[in-house]
Parts: sequence; C-alpha cells; structure tokens
Amino acid sequence: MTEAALVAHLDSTSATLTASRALLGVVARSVASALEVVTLPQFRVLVLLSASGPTRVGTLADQMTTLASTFTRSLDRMEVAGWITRIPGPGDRRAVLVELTDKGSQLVSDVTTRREQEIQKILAALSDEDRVALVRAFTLFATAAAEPSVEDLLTLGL
Amino acid sequence: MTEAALVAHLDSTSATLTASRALLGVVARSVASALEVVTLPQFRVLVLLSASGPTRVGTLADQMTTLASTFTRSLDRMEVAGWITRIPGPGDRRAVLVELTDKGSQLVSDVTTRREQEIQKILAALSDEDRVALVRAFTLFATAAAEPSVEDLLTLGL
DNA sequence: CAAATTATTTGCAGACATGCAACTATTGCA
DNA sequence: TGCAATAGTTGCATGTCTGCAAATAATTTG
Repeated sequence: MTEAALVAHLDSTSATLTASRALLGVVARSVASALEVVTLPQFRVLVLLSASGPTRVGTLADQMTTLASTFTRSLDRMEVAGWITRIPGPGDRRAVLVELTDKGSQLVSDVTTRREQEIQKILAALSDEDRVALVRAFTLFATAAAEPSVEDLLTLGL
Repeated sequence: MTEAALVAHLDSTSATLTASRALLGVVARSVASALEVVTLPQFRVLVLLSASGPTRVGTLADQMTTLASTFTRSLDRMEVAGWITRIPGPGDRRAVLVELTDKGSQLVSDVTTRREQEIQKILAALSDEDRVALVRAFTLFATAAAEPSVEDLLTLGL
C-alpha cells in the first residue's frame, strides 16, 4: 500500500467511526422514549415479535439468549403491562405463542417512525447530488459489511 | 419537491436505514464482549471516564441521569471489580474523583480497537476510489446529523 | 463564628433480570 | 400402553439499578 493509500485508509476508518456515532445518536434518540416505558430486554422482545410475528416462548428465549425461566417471568410482566399476549400454540398444546398487542405493536412502530423521520430530516439538508453520493456510499458499505446477525443488533436493542 | 425528488428522498432514507443496520452491527459486536463483564450502565460510566478523565461522583451521576445514591452503590461494585478507583478530590475535600484503573481503561480501548479493526476490514474490500467517495459521504452525513449529545450516545451505551 | 449549602454516603424498599432445580402438561417413540 | 423427551411454568436465591429520606463531612455565606 502506498503512503497516500494508507492515509486514505485511516482517514476512511475515522470517517466511518464518526458516521457510526452520528447514526447511533439517531438510533438512541428514537429508542429513548420507548425506554421510559419498557426495559431494554423487553423492547428487544417487542422488536423480535414485530419482525417475526407470533413466536413460541422457547424460540424467543433462545433469540434473547436467556433461560426459559427468566423469560417466562419477563413475559408475565410484559403481559400485565399490556405489551404482549400469550395465545395457545397451534398443533402442539404444550407450546405457547407470544403475540404483540396493538399497544406493543404501536410502541415499536413509533420508534421506527421517529427514526425514519429523523433520517429524512438529515437527508433533507443535503443537495440532491450529495444525497445520491450518500446512497451509493452507504450501499457500498452495507454490501462490504457482512449482514449483521439478529443477535448483534439485539445487543443494542434494535 | 418534484415527484422524482420525493422518490429519491425515500430511496435514500431506506438506503441509509439499511447501511445503518450494518454499521450498528459493527458497533454492537464491538460492545458485546464488554457486556459480558460489566453491565450496560457500568460500561457507560467507563466510556464517560475514558472521554473525560477523572471526574467527580456528582458530575458522573448527573451525566448518567441517576440519583447520587444509586450511583454511589454502582461505583462500589465497580471499584470492587477493579474497573475504577476513588481518589480524594483536589481542593474540595468533600468531593471524590472517580478514575479509570488500567483494567477499566483497557476494557474501553478493547472495544474501540475491535470496532476500528472491523471497520478497516470492511473498508479494505473497497477500491481506493470508492473509499474516497465513502469518506466524503460519511462526513457529509455526520455533519448534516446534529452532533449526537452525550446523553443520546449513552442511551445505548456508547 | 453559626447557619445554610454542597458532596457523598448509608438505610430502607421495590422492580427487573439471571441461574439452577423441580414440577406439570403434553408429545412421541418403543 | 408406558416411558423418555419436550414446552413452559414456578420456587428459591442473588445481583444490579432505581428512588426517597436521612446522615456525615466539608465548605460557603451571612
């Protein structure tokens, strides 16, 4: 690698770090309001349900990397609070499906909406030309990066 | 806004959201290992200390938006675990400064290092030309996004 | 100098998550 | 049919965070 290329390399790393911080700010702000009414682990459950629809207790517990016993009790609290409901599993009568209530669904979509709105506001500050360049750059990056796993994203609550 | 511009706008939002997921995956993976040895609130404290150096108990408590009483006890645990030390405040003998131990400092820098390494690996897959475009685009984005506040970043632990 | 203020800690109480072990209900296999 | 495996819940114990009120020590103000 030439020296110029090396410098560009370091430069791009730092620019990426900065962008990641800006992005985290957006994410954090969008989630903040939800975290006033549910805990982070609970919000993660809501996000999983929002993405996958009604899911077995055990499956969710696995995805959350918690013991079933822990998870059952967390579900108890979430059910009392009205974020989810338990419905009998189809076929296997041992299984229990967890389903988002309207209220739970709303909470997740509020967060998503807020996030999208803020990103649009940011993008609105750019010229059409810059916006095109940005889309290309983000796409390049996303392509080069491995698709993040569910667990990875859940670490941060989304 | 013309219809075409509107479409481009929505398009860039979705591209940004997609890339943000990749970027967040990187951040999440970098933090994950730390969260095996400290809690999220504790890691936030370490990050604050890492950024600002020795800081008063009260100042930290404010930044963490927790009561001093809660915070004192959290510090107790962190001190026992060896992440921080308390040193007498200079001048005011009521004050107590919190300072990172080498161990605590190391934990934070491990996370940072891991994140930088992964970003570099991703960027290495790009051509020099693309990398330059990316630096410019990410910088644009970070600039257009308001600088995330300390509280915003702390919401998610960094 | 005495009184009010400030910085931190401690007492007390509650909510949530975690882990291990035991228990119930239901399935599936021999 | 009978017994092992599976899905989920419950008992019990612990660790962490959170909040309010009161205590302690040191500083500042009148």
